[in-house]
Amino acid sequence: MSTVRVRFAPSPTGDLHVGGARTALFNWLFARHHGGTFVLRIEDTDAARSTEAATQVILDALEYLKLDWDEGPGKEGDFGPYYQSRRLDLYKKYASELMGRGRAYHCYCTPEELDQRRQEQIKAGESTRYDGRCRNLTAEEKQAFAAEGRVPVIRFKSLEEGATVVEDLVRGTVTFDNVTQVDDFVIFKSDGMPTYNFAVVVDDALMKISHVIRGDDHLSNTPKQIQIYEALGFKTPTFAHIPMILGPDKSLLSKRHGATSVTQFYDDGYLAEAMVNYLALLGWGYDDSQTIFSIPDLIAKFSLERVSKNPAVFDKQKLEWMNGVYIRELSLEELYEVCLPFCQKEGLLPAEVSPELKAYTLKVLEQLQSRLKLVADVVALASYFYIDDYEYKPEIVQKILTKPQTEDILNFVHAAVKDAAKLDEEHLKPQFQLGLEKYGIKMGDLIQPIRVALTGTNVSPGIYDVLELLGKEKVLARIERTLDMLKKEELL
RNA sequence: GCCCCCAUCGUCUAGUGGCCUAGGACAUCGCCCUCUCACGGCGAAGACAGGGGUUCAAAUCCCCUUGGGGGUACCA
Repeated sequence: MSTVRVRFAPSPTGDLHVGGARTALFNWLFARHHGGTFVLRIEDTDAARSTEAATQVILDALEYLKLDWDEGPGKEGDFGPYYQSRRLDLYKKYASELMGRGRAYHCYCTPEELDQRRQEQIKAGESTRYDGRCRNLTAEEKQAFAAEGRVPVIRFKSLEEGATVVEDLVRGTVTFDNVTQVDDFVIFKSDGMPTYNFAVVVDDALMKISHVIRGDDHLSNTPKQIQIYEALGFKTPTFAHIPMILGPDKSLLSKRHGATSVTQFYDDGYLAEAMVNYLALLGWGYDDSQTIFSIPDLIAKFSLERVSKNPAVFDKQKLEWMNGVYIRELSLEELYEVCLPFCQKEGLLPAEVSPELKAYTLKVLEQLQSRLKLVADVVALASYFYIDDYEYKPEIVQKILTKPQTEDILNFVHAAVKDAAKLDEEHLKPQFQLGLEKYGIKMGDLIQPIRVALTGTNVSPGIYDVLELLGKEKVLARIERTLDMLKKEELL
């Protein structure tokens, strides 16, 4: 019987970032490994930046990655609501409890005043912290401030001595000096909303979260939160701060490094299994020889003990390679299913695919499978199998179809194909070999022109496979079309 | 400025005092396969940031320096 309860708590201010996805994944893996509960909580207390659309984007992204939550939006449990914006009463209740216990107070300092004092502290070489001047305001002083039109915030009265220790599952013991590192931070903003550091504690405590697994960037905030837990008499959860994900230049991964949103990866045709496998390896490793992990395997082997301490650079090339690995593992039927939307979107396949067309597509995909890195690549690689007025790549035509014997070779192949009983290697190769002797060329000199004639480019599956798939009628027509084009362009 | 975290090939990492002349994967390069491109196979190159300790023995423990990252908000 497990009491593991973890949560992923994104704030809906934009797309789900791969860093967030990795955090969600580690939480999910930890929960699944221990047979615990994975909670999804939406941290939308920043009314100015949070949107409902962004929430949906995050939900969709998690669904794509198949990270299902046990409690959260659409899955009400015993600890809801799961949107912070709907938990205001709770935050107010605990804030006033803190006030009652003398552990919180109203502060009337303005942002400008605060900022000025901060600058002075920096100049003096001190650590920046609230100086506590509103700690013991009299009723008269408060009234005077209110009369000036100042709207107070609520600050937490932090400990004035000692140290706060974070016992972290991946970092070990981290000690923070209370005097210089934990100041009287704001727990309720003047707009009546709680701050992150306060809401997160109330929520995690009330939702009975046992392990807080989150990004390294939260480590510095942890002592503040621990003091809240203790002031409120809550049991502190176990913490695990996982390393950040960086861009190639070692700075925090962000949009300027290219695609970073999960939605973008989905649109580019990354398989969920590949994304999950790759993300799992960013900051976690099992042993020296394994890089490909199925999801059940990941669940079985994942542990926080093996989470790395150092930040990881996001290597898109490795992700692409891995995606290729997963594409190659797909059955043809599965490959067809994932490729279908991309082909339909680009007009290669109609909304309703006939059984004949599907059978043809299955054969095309069989040839393309080892050549795909992204599912989206299928459109570019398969187009000439579906489009008869494919374009010729000028530089390729120039390079391959302008040799003196081109016309003869194409005519020769045209004749050979026309007479062939079947367009496969067995029937065609002997014929082609005759051409080799006749023109004094090598197989490549014969095949490359055919390839360009049939596909418009110099890269394709094996030529006999292309010939067979296209069929006699199209092959003949395409050779004729190419000859016409060459004459028209005066390249012969 | 102050505080915290981190430090093995270009990248992700294995390594928890002797098994390390440091292993794997991606990327790179070469060869093989071959009609092109992939796939696949074989091989090469490539790292313990620097300096002090501790120890018979250090990539592994301690300290300093350097470098990188994060926090320091009425953002989360």
